[in-house]
Amino acid sequence: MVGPVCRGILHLVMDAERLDGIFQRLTAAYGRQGWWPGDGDPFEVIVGAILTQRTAWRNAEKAIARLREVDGLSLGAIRSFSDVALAQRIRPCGFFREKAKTLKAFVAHVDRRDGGDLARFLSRPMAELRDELLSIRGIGEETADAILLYAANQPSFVIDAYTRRLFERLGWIRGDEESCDLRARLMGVLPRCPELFNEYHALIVRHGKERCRKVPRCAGCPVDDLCGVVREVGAS
DNA sequence: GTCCAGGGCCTAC
DNA sequence: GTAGGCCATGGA
Repeated sequence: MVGPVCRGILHLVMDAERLDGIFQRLTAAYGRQGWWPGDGDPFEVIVGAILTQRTAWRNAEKAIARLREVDGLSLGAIRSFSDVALAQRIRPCGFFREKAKTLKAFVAHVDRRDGGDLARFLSRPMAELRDELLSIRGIGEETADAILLYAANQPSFVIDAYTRRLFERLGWIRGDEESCDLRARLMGVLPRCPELFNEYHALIVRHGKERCRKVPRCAGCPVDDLCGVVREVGAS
């Protein structure tokens, strides 16, 4: 539940200028991240988005490499694996039984909706595609938004634990807001540009990994001097 | 041994 | 509606 005070802070401080300021600071500190899509194919991006759920990317990469070893990075390959064989293939990423089910469910959904034509499936308007993705068991808001942004190249801002933590440290949010509210606010303020959302989210993750694992603040980080300042303004 | 990583689902209350 | 439990490996 989002309280009136929190909504007020969100509305007060999360403007385009402040968001751009954070983006510039993170870019200056960490450089261009250049996440997906890059040269990756959309299905591989989708597999990565699912396998990295609550998992270090390093471990998701191991699971992807194990799939690649057996040409397992296609809808057809996922379709042909048994549930058990697929789960064993992706074991290094953890939660492997659940994630195997999710991969299977995704492929089954594309088969049912578009006869296995992934490009057609991903070409839907953003809101419609998001609803389609959220209807698949194992795909929640963060994974759906990551797929929209990094596989379908649509301007959907990804709200994850790092995003939440950064804005909480800045004092812009309380931390327990609904992801959809935070996403709506960001998307209402920022230019709807997939490249911007892609790089912004990548920078937030890089920042979160590099430093600032804890709320409320960490010394010497690129946005340290901004932390907590706005919360005091918003609360007064 | 403990903690955490680019979540999401289910159940009990 | 929401808090808590569960899924699980691997590295620091």
